[in-house]
Amino acid sequence: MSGGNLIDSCENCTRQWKNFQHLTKTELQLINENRYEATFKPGEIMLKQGSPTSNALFMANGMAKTYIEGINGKNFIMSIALPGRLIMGPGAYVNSRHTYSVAAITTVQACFISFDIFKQLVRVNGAFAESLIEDISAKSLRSHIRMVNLLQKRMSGRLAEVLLYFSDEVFHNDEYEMILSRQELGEMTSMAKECVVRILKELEDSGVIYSDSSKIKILDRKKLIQISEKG
Amino acid sequence: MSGGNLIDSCENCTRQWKNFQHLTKTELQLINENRYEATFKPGEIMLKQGSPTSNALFMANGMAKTYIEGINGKNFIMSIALPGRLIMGPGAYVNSRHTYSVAAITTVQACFISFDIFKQLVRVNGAFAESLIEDISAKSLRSHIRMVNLLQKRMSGRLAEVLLYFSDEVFHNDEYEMILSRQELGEMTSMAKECVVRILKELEDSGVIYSDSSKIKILDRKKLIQISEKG
DNA sequence: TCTATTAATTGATATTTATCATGAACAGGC
DNA sequence: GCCTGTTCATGATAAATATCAATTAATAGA
Repeated sequence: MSGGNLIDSCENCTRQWKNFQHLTKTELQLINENRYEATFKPGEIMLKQGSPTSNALFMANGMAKTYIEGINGKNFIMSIALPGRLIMGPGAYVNSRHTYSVAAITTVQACFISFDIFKQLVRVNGAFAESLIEDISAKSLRSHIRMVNLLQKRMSGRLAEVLLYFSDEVFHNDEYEMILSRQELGEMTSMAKECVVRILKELEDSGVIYSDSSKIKILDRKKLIQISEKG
Repeated sequence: MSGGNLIDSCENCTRQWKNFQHLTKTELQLINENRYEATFKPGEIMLKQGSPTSNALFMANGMAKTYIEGINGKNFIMSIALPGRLIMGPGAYVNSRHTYSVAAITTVQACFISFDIFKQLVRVNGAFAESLIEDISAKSLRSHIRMVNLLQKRMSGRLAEVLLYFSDEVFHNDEYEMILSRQELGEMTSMAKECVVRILKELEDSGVIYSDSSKIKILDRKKLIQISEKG
């Protein structure tokens, strides 16, 4: 993490959070004047679960994992944070503590914005407030779907679902770098790392995907969806 | 479900959603003039997953279960809806479809309020919007905690956690009617009904709780908490 | 009150998943 | 390039959980 602003302004930022479009010029300037840019190296923790929610975080570049630190040091990876997205857990409006941790996977460029200022804008700008509610709701809806996936499917279904998530939501491509380790894939699907290895192999043996330790290619999308849905 | 209003007005309602305190008298009147009261018998479905989110629902009396209808007709019970609470899933602000179903457990009295009107008030009243965000955030935080509980604990831990939930959040008492069937307890803890029976018996045999088919009494709270936390 | 239906319970067994142990492949530091 | 620590991979085994089958208990109607 290093200081100094590389991004010119929020107004001209190509990775601007889309909800900022509801702010007036003055309001956006207020944001811009109170932002702090930071660059994180792969592996570095960007937000720590339990720490005070003094700032909201906006992804400008790179990828990060958002994860809950659970019982006995076991993590649960919720999602991959991408450029243009707001990172703000529910704790911000409940107990002023970060609900989850965020760690950089690649090099990440991000902006911190004082939560007091953010909250103030929510209060005075109805359209902005509504768009925030939409953002929060979308995350919540995702997490509901995720919950059912994780609770009601067997391992192959859970893993298939995550492989499709990377293809559809993260890389928009049937072929992609697997940026998570087997261990981490396990933390995302609630299974042991050995089981991740075995099921990837099964999927490869049955011709549904190609997989080596760092790359995934979806060969038979229809079948992968079927495995994901069947459970 | 029957028509006719039994509750005098929102203003005087003892089960008023606490966030209504942020509305002006006029705004609250608008709500009051556009509400539709309904009484549900035990077992009746109050909201159906997938149906349009034309209304927000407020619990006035009784208890209901909120649950997601998952894969192969398997349900996942998320929580018990109580008097004074707003029932509005994330779908309301995402895809205009109810994210989950709600069914009455006891006789339930509830008010439907047009979502258009509700949304309008959120837009014009910043404090009300903020309080809604707080409400949504609290639900979301709960669901994050729940997720970790369900994913990282073994059966006894998950069941212990739910027994404590009923004691702490629903009945505020160490002794209570178990209003859910064994099947439903399973749907809440992600386990088979037979396993629910067995673990309840284990907990009873070790003197942690008293349990018969319709009643639960927590005898050794400390130990129950320990089981819940240990996983 | 009696009967039909549903829920609760129990034991036996099968399935799923995790853990342990071990070796191979790989990456970074010097 | 070589050492060293980490991740990946694989088989064997153990643990956790679900399913199946069969009874018993509870409950709602007729």
